[in-house]
Amino acid sequence: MPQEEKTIARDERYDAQRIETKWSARWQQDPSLYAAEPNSTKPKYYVLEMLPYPSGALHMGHVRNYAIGDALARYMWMNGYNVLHPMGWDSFGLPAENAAISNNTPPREWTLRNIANMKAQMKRLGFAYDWSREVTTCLPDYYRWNQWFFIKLYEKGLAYRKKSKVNWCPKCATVLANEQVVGGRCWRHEDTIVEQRELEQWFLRITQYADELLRDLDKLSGWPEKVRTMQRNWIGRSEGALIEFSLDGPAGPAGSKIPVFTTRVDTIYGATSVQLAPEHAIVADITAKNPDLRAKVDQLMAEQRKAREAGDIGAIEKHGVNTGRYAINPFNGEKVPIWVANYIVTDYGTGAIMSVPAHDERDYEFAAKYGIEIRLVILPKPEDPEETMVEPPLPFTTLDGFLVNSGPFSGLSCREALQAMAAHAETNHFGKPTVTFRLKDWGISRQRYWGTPIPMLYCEKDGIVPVPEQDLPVILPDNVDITLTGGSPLGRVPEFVNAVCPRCGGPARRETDTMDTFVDSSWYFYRYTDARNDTAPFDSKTVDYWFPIDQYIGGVEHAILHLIYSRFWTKFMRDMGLVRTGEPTERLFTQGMIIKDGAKMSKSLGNVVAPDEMVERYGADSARMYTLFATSPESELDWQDSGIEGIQRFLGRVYRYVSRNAGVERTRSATLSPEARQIQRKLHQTIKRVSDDFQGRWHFNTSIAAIMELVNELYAAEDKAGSIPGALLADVQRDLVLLLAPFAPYLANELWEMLGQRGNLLRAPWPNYDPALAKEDEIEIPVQVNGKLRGLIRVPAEASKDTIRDRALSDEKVQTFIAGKEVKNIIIVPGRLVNIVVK
RNA sequence: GCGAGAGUGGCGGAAUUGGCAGACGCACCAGACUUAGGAUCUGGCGGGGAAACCCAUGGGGGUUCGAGUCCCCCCUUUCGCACCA
Repeated sequence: MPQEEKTIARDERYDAQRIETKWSARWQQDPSLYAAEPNSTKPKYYVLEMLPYPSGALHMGHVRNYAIGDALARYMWMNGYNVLHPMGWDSFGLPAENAAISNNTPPREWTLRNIANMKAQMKRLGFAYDWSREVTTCLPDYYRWNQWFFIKLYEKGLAYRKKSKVNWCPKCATVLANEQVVGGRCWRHEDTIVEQRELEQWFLRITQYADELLRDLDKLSGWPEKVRTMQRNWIGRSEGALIEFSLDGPAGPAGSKIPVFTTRVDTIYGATSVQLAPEHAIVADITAKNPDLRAKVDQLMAEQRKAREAGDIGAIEKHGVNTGRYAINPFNGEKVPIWVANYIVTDYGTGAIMSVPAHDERDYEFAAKYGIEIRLVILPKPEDPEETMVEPPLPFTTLDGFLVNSGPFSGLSCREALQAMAAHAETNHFGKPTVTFRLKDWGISRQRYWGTPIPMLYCEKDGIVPVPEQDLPVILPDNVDITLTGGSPLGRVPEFVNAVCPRCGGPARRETDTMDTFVDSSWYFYRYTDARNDTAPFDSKTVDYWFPIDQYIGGVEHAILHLIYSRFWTKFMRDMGLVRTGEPTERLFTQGMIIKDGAKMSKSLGNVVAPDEMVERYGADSARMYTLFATSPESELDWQDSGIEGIQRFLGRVYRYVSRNAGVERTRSATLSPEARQIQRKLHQTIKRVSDDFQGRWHFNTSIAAIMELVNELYAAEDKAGSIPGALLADVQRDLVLLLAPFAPYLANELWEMLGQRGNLLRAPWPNYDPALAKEDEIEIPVQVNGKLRGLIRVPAEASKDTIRDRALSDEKVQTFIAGKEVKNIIIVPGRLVNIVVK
């Protein structure tokens, strides 16, 4: 009956589109399917993926990120947890304004349209999000709490306004935070050199938490070491002393004090010059009446700028100019020359150093070049009048040494001297012990339109006045003329700018800068716990239940930016009494990038893989599963279209196997045939491997490989039909579907239904494995002679060492290799191998 | 320059504690089924060799009965930091 055969064949075809559109429609109808339970007695689990910027469409990196989180969320649901798995939109930011300029679409419209599109994509991909908690940062019900927090920060003295040199990206036409400058360039525009501008800006005092941000990194054992190291370096704490040298001769407006920061105050008797950054205020004074010197300093700055543009800041040769002026070392009253040097950075320490050529590599290099005196003040051993001093090779930079030629401090060890000399400076009022950080306060003012308005007013009479809480939110107006020149667009909206001072009732001017979008993402994951609250950013009790985040997943590119800001925000909220924990995230996972043809996917290279296209061609299950199968989640993924085809083939095999055997009766049989026993064993081994991967290292590529092995064995056993009792077959099919559920939810649900199972697959219990059933009855053990494989023996799994030895020695093949030789030793690793050592 | 990671077939990658290197998948080859196949199923697939075997985890050395895995040196590469005083 060929006709009938053909019909069966068609039914057995795996039609991803049919299955996925069917289930997608069903899931839309039940929004509670993935909702976290409000009053649950189950243990909680908060799994979070970094929220996307709504750029227009998802890219494969998103799919990978969310596929990891979704698999975990589904696994935790199946293990009986109350899972919170939310999603939202980091929807303020520049691209919306650029789109407004280039296609005349209002930022709001452009952004909301993108969100609708990307949300539909996420739903089509089958990600299990609790959409009732969706957070959209560009809407007033969210950003009003940014404003509320800002005022709290202001009240606590943690938000302040100051005029300073700031980073300016000409392409963004706005200021950038230090964290947004990467190698002297804009984080969004790799080809754009960041300029320095003098502007008055709002800053958040993140440095107040510098010590704690650093210290608590040690507690974050669930974070990748790499990220912790990056944050440590970024915070850059160093202990040392601040010492005031004084300017010899006439002083200008900058005064006569030159404070220097040093970590090696013990070497100060070896200071033979003071080096200033070209931008140092004293330099301006000294060069004011000296055009020649001014020109040379300007040239230094020009060189620095050029080097920065070339991208090799650290590699440029050291240059300097002798100013002809002198500074006085407060320890010994000595006059040392003042130089201006290109290797002194303005914004670290005080922008000035004492130069000790004998004991610092950079100072040595500089002094050698310009013939500045090199004076030895540290020796490897204490000075001994009986012995002639042996000079160490210079520069001698170790801290394991002893002072010489250092006045009353000679003879002390370096470590003793550090303490003593800093204390000495303090008692004599020319210095003190100091801790310096590389971390600077977070400049959050942006001269852009599409962001949270900073809720501040400027009154001629009362000065800076925060907007009263009951007047929040300060609504971002629509219909604003957006241009990249002429400063903050909001400044051109009189209805927005002109306000009334809440203190005196007189006229006031509204702040027209908006907040950095990293403010939005600094606390959004708290909002998810209580997303519709309109009287507070969130309810603290609810946060207490859900926090900390059990697992946070995202790209490593946020290792500094978002992940340090949000830690700061959490600490601030804790000090406000809003939250209990000082760290938001227990465990952090940073997934690898996706590349294709050896390069990062980019439009200019034309190697972009669009998720929509993959879903259309292969189905969402295949697209998602491929991102998990190609490599381990933390590794870089090399995209290959043929790889996703392989996954589609595999899902087709699963589909055919289950649909072909869906109706089998649950016949029991007292004893299993060896073939059936083997299938049962493989099943339990597979459950173990997949479960272990979820609980341990998250190598889903090996989990999926294990499931593939199981399916391969099922196919191989099909030829021997009838040997597997129906009850076992039914168990195997059910567990196979359960194992697949976190990775290919559409197919899993379809098969779940096909098997006649009722209820939500997400709440079906994850299968258990029985170690006894996973065990082999009889195992094959390799027999080595002198470390080389010479034979294989079959022994019972529980065989004793004696049995194994006897078997190995009597093996025919092995005997040919040991014949006539003296057996020196036999190493037996039960269950693993035998190694016979012969002479 | 400093710090961290990586280097395994034609390709993506397995090998959790040192114990049969190359699981799983792709590509390729052969066969089966078919009017047909870009569907499906079965088999093969690191290199050399007829075979027994030999060689092989970037290169060189070492420890060990036994090393992809541990130690030392070198090479390549990715990422981070880049004069931080």
